[in-house]
Amino acid sequence: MKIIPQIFYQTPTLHVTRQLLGAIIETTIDGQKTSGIIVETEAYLSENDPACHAGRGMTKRNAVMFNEGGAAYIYLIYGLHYCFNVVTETKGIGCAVLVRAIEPLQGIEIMRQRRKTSGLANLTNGPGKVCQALGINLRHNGAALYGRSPVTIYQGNKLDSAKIECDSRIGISQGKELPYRYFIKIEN
DNA sequence: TATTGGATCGCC
DNA sequence: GCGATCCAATAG
Repeated sequence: MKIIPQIFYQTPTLHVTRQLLGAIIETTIDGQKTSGIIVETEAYLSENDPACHAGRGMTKRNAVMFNEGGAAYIYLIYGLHYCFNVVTETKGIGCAVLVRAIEPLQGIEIMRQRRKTSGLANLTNGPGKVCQALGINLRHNGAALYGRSPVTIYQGNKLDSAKIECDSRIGISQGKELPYRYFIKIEN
């Protein structure tokens, strides 16, 4: 498998959001390898996007959003869940892509243990669940995704563009009308 | 300085 | 529908 190079993350954010569908995210934590295919993403833009953390300047929490594209931006939401994002654009911009859901590939038993569930359907179908299953936490904030790192993203198989849908984002109160959520359509 | 709401999840 | 309970924006 080929690691996605850093230059990819510096292409326009909505392009990255769309192109990350089908890519493979893999973590190696305490010698345990887990991975999955990215099936749902959301863009958060620095311009004209009231839901973006970076929209009103840098804080301690969002500082890595202003790094060069290709870094992991991880934050704690509601005091108890982590969200995993990929930083995009060039240094100082402040855009990112949230990974909302993956389809489990490797290490499914490890993911079940981390998630404390025996199910498969509810293993990685939400941003907090993805982080818990992959073992991602604040230690990985700022990590490079294109090199030797506990979190790496690989190119996936090419997707049929007819299978990709786009609509409004989930769980936000501002910027609801923006069509920045991309996902792979479920087959009948 | 105190309060409120948030890119969520699991259980009631 | 509600509670868990950290971070940061607002004075709700």
